[in-house]
Amino acid sequence: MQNLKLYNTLSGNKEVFKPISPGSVSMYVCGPTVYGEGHLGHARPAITFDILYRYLKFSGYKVRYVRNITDVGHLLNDADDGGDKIGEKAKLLQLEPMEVAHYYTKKYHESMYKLNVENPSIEPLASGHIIEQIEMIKKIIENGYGYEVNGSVYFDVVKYNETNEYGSLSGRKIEDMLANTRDLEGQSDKKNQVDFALWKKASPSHIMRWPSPWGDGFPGWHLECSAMSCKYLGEEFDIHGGGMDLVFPHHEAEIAQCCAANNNKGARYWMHNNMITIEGQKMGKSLGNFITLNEFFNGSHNKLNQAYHPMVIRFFILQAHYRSTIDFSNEALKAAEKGLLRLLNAVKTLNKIIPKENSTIDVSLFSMNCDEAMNDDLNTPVVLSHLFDAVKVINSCNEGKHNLSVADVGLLKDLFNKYVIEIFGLQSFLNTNNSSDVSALMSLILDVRNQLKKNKDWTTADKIRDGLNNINIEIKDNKDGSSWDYKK
RNA sequence: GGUCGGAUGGCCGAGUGGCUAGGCAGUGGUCUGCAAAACCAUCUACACCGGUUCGAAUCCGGUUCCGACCUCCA
Repeated sequence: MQNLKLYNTLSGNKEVFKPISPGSVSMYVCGPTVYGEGHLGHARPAITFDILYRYLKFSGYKVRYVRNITDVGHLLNDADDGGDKIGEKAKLLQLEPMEVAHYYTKKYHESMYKLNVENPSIEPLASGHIIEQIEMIKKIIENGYGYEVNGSVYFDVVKYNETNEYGSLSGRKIEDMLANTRDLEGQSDKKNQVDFALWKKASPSHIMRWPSPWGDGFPGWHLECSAMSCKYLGEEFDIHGGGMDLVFPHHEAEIAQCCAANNNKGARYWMHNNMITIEGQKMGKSLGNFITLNEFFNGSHNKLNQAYHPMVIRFFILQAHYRSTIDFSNEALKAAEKGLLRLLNAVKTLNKIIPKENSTIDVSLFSMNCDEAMNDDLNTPVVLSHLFDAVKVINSCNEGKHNLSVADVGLLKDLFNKYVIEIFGLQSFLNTNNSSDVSALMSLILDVRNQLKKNKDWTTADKIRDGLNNINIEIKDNKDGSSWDYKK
């Protein structure tokens, strides 16, 4: 575990991971803004950092994992029109903003549960930390990096940059950003185009609002993460994660806020997962080309040929390295489904293998290879490739082409338990024939059918097989008899 | 326009200066009354042009194309 290397956006390199306090890890990941259905893009960071969370825990670390819910409406755009996402949606549906936020939070949780994403240790709501955010703004103002204009408070990026490096995370230079002026939309109160809001005055029509020393308003777009990470993980913590699209300005602003308030950068390791693309373009809420998770689960989107089990989505995401884009297609998803079935079937097969005196094949390297890949910046696709190599071994043993000793069967069981179940969280979704009534019934049916087969009554035997097939039960005729299982 | 990243076989996706991940599909087998499933084996590759090197898909330079961020976004 000392060998775990993680890519740090801050340095642009893979770095050996060393937690601030040995044995425990503090980790913050940007969660969703709950104003719409969760989509595939939400699944990616959730699963990526779920893998990291599980891996760290499996490696013996005590992990405090904080993943926020953004239930405070951020502004739709930079113009001072007071519109926010949750508020707009609430108006549209004639609901309280909190009804909207709560509804989508619930939906998000349901999807995460289906994807077997573990709950974080703390899942703070932005709306529940308005006080902390106000306190942080006060500190920033006290330290001279915030200024108030007309009931709004802005972060003075230019001043901050005099003593700090604004842009160190995203590799931007403030001069370029200042030179790159965009059209001023309406009258802005900001001193400089690069400044960002810490507190926004609420226009009369703005429904999500809280009192503050600067009047009624709502916190700025980047503040909640700084305030909540600081509250639960301290001024300095180990890992901060999120999607790559958040690097700028969101995370850049977070760093600036933390430095301005606490003189501390916050996280040591910044990790960013890449985007999911659809037909080569980013899948995103704002682009309107997203497929919701529920649409995947029930196959209802017109781009989908079929429904995909949540575990297939999970596996699909793990098949690519988290820093690569991953392109959605039915073909790729279908391939993932098949691959996952192969992997999970091998887990089943492994339990049926009868150990022999000696092994005729070397299985000692699998575990080390998987660990190595995992330690190399969570290279899950390579881990999977090693697991599939092991699948080959398992299957050939099952076919009697190789033998495995008791100890080696144990090694493989440990390996699959560790990676497939514990760390990758790939639950078997193969239906198990565990109902004793059904089992008894089925063994009777198979018995009768075998008799028919002996009598060469193929018509009736096939009728039984086809009939069962229609109710999702599959008969498999092997040389040593027949077995059955629910279809996938 | 600025900043950054990418271009791998039919598809998806790893990777590395020499020993050609893996999955899916295809092909050939095994099994079977037939079928399905399953299993085994196996073919296609590194955008283009130069350079460095004994050797480059991997390093360097250039070209083309694509994407991301620069406005909320996972």
